[in-house]
Parts: sequence; C-alpha cells; structure tokens
Amino acid sequence: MGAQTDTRSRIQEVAITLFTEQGYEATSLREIAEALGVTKAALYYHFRTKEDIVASLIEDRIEALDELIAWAGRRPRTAETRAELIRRYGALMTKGRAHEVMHFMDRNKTALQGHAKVDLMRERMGELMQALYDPDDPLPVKLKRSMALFAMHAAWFFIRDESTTEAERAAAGLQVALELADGSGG
Amino acid sequence: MGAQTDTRSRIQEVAITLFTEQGYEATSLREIAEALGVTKAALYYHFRTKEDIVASLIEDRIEALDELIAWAGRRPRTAETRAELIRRYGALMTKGRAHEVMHFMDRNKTALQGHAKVDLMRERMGELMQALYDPDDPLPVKLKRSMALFAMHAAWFFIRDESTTEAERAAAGLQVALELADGSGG
DNA sequence: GTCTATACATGGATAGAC
DNA sequence: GTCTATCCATGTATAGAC
Repeated sequence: MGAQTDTRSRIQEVAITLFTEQGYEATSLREIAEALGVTKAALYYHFRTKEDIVASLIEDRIEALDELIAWAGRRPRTAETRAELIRRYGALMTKGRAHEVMHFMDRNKTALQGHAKVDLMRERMGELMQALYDPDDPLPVKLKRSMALFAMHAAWFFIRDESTTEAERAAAGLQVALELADGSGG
Repeated sequence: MGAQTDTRSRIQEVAITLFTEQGYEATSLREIAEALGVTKAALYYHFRTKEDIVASLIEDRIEALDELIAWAGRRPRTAETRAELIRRYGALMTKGRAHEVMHFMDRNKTALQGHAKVDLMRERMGELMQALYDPDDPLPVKLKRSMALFAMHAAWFFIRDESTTEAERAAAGLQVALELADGSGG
C-alpha cells in the first residue's frame, strides 16, 4: 500500500486515457511514463508487461460478468428475465471505470485481440448477448437483442455533448436497451 | 489496366482482409506481400504508402456520402426523410466492399485515427447521423436514431452465423434501422 | 513490374546501479 | 522504487539492379 499502490493506480488511469484517445499500439510505455514523470523502467516494476496493465483494468469485470451469466442460466428465457438482465448489466456499468474500459476496448478491437484477458472478456460479452435470444429467433429479433447491450454504452460512444450527465446517459441507454430487448417480432 | 490493375486490386483485397482480421498495425506490408507471392518493394510500386492502400479502399465511399448528406440537407427533417435516408444508405452499402470497409474501420478505430481520408469518412458518418435528429430532441431519441445507421452494419458485426445470407442481413438491418429512426419518443 | 539490400526509427523488455 | 543504458525485434520506406 501507500506510494506503490498510488503509483500503480495512477499508471492505470493515465494508460486507459491514452490507450483510448490515441490507441493502444500508438501509446508507448515511454509516453505513459513521461506523463507520470517517471521512466519506462519504473513502469516495469509495477507491471510485468504492457498487457498486464490492460489485464489489471478488466479482470474484475470478468468476474462480475461470470456471475451475471450464471444467474441468467438459472432463469427461463422470458421477457422479464431479459429486462432484469439488462438492468443488472446497467448496474454493473455504474461501478468503477466500466464505461471507460468498454470504450477503450471498443476503440482498440484488433490491437487487443489475442490478449488472454481481453479475449475472455469478449467471450463473456458474447455469452451475455446470446442469453437474450434463442437460436431459432428470426434475424431481426436477434439483431435487436444483440444491440440491446450495445445501447447501454452507445450513449458514451455516440453522444459527444459534454453537458450531458452520466446519469442521463445511463437512463437513456437503459430505456433504449429495454425497448430493443422487449419485442418478439417486427 | 491488365496485370497492373489486377495486382492493385488483389493487394486491396488481401489488405482489407488482413487489416480486419489481424488488425491494421499488426499487419505488416511484408505479410501482405507474402500472401500475394510478391515482395514488399512490389507493393510500393502500386501504393506509395500503407495509408494509401486504406485511402484507396474508402475514397469512393466518401463521395457517395457527400451526395447523400447534400440530399438530406435539401429536405425537411421529417420521419419520411429519415426513412428514405436510411433506405438510400442501405442501397449504398450493397455496392462494392462497403460492409467490409465499415467492418475494417470499426475494428481499427484508433489505429486509423489521424489518416486524412479516414477522418473525413468518420466526419461524414457523423454528419449523416446528425441529419436524423434535432439538437433539442430528448436523449433517448438521439440515441435511438444514432444507432439506426449502426444497425445496418450490426448484422455483419454481431451475427457470426455463416449460413445467414447477405440479403437476409441487409433486410434485417434495414428493418431494425427503420424502427429505430421512426419513433419520436419512448 | 519485381527483385535484393539496406537505411532508419521505434518500441517492448531486461540488466544492474543507486 | 526508480534510474541509466542497452539489447533485440520489427516495421516503414528507399535505392538501385534486373
């Protein structure tokens, strides 16, 4: 704890910001180090690799998703389950740096491909998406429900307006997600 | 024409495939060259830089978007205009490698940031999105309409099922997009 | 139109001093 | 816990022969 923990979380904060704004590959460890006023080698004391910085940002999220998927598996695939799943997913996203992490991952899809923890996270997101529909649902239904989870992040991805609050974004995302997951036809 | 043109378009085809699957930065020119059975230097005969390959893939798209935006600007912002805009956008996407290009761009957001033509393309997509709503629309409406254009690509991004045809994807995307752009409230 | 060879820059990662 | 110095791999791009 103390100075070490503080430096560690400062590294995470600077890293996710630069990774999202400039890109994961475009951001060198030297750049992160300089932004913090330390050197490259100092980073290597706190994280063994560049990948480890990413892993540290998402590993707690994966656990939360696991629980949510397990919960969904124990319930019937009804409209109520879908709505509740979406609400719970939304609640998860209010904690920590959840939206920043999703934004970072969205903007660096290929660059993060192959990273163990990221691949796991993507897999979990896919499972969660598939918990929202049946394999024999018509394509438009599959599409709408697939987009439901995405809708909960879209207010951060699409709406650039600085004056919009986090709460407003969350509420709008939730509303649109629930609409998308509700219907059974066109 | 002839051999030169053929090689040029073969480069484009291999490039967009590798860029999408492995990532733009992760794909070296040597790799593209080897996949074609030529050398790195041969690529430089057809394209001055790596960026130029990307530019060649999207520059015709930008023109098409310009026309669509101009058309929307001449019409009142009604539900009918929105629906027609979406249909026209969908028609554009049936031509050439449109969906591949969008998929490529989606998966390489940060890596492509700063490329002149890509930035222009993104700008145009933003303008098109904003043609679907008014600045004073409530947030959920903005969000839904922003997602409409995205829906037309989502059938390619989200639905992995190989047995789904292009026509089915297009039809589903169009249907969902029209629904998202239609409503005025929650 | 395609080749070989190479210049040049950058980035991740490590060794070892303090 | 942070530093300097350095290794090593890779990638873009160019020069010039065939």
